Amino acid sequence: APESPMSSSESVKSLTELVQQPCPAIETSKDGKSQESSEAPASESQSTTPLPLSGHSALSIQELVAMSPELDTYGITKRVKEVLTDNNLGQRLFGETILGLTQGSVSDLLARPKPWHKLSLKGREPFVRMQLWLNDPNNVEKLMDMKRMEKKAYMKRRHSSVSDSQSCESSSAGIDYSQGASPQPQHQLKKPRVVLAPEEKEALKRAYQQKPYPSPKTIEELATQLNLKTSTVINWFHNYRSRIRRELFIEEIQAGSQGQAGSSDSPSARSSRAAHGSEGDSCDGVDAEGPPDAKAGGPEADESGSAKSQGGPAEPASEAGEEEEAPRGAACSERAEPESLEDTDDEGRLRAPRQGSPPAPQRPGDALETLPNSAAEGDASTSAASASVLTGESSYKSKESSERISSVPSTSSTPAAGSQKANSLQSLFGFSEAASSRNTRDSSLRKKKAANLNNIIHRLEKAASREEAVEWEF
DNA sequence: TTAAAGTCAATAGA
DNA sequence: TCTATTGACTTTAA
Repeated sequence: APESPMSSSESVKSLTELVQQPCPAIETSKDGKSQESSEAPASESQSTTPLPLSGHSALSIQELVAMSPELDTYGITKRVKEVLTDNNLGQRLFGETILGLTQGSVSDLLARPKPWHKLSLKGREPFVRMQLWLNDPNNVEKLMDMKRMEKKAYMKRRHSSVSDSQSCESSSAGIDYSQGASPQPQHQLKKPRVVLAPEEKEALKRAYQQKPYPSPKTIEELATQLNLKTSTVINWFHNYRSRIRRELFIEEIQAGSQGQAGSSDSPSARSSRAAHGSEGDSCDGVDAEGPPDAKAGGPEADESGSAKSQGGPAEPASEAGEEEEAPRGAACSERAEPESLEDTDDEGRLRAPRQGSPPAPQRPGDALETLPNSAAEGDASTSAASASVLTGESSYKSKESSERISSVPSTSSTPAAGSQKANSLQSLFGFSEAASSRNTRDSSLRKKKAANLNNIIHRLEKAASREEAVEWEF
């Protein structure tokens, strides 16, 4: 551990200690999301004190993050999962006390960690916290203590019914969970969560395969046909894109590690695989670098030709009209039902929005877009464009995400720039770099892709390096 | 403005 | 009760 003298190491040291404390506060945030926002902007200077810890000099976690050397996110999450599992510690507890995140976020993070170089400063924070936590020899004990305290508090509360909660909270942990009984003004303020029916998801996925970045018009049509709010469709695309992207990261990692040593392990492996079942192919549609016309070499299957655009309707040049592909000669226009759809959907639904379908909870805003259109005009433009979108089965499989490419470099290459600091920090983070060496191997996989996407690779690499530079500039 | 990144929080499942 | 999933929202970046 002792290697780089440097003054920085000292400050770092103190920081480590800080982190080792069960940092109380993180949790209190529940009511004041402000907390986060306050730290975020901080950017550089020592400004904020993210963690209310005991008033200290110390650097903020952001600073630590900024100085942190490249971390093996996959390895870190793997270890964290092991520790938590082995000690029977839950994600909620861990997330709230150590990371300052909710259970769902922790679950997601642990299951699908993104490679370090793809993370923003903010996104790296949890990993730095995890690493620091892993380095803390008493980490488990501390969490256990928290757990005990929580339990105690809970019991107490239960017995004392109305007791003034605050007293307990303030004590150490600051975690308030259990206050479920809180009075919350809740009335009807909350809008019910939208739950998309399986058929709706299928339709959206198909649409995604046709066009990962649908035009507003297409979105509008989809929304109309599925009887969803436009915003829901938009959100769905945003979420789906980013989630697909993450799946790819995982695959990439897995592929790499596997090829390399057969260290199958990976718990997440199954998960990603599983996910694939349904959307596997859909992934192809991703393309990192998105917005920019994703011209990626050939993927996209050219939207030029084919376009059996139905005769009609318009569909300005924009895009809606041309997607589909081609395979089957059948004019897929609706019904055709390419293979995949077989049972899943009933096209009928599309045309006639499921009104009373069970699953969907009443969405408040329905009123607005439900155009009665379906028939006449609906048919014309709408169905034309979206019909194909909804029914079609895309086929461009070659599409590759460039992400993987960029993810590869993860290995070494620590920017020369902050290297000094980085060095001194290595001890702090206890580097687990061994792991990082793996990835380089997905060669075969990469090769194929590289062949098709050379240009993209270049662009991405460039971008990647640029990114790092910026970060380290700090 | 748009897309991406990061999260929250509801809820489905085990 | 715990974890996984996912629609929505917020922040950040281009």
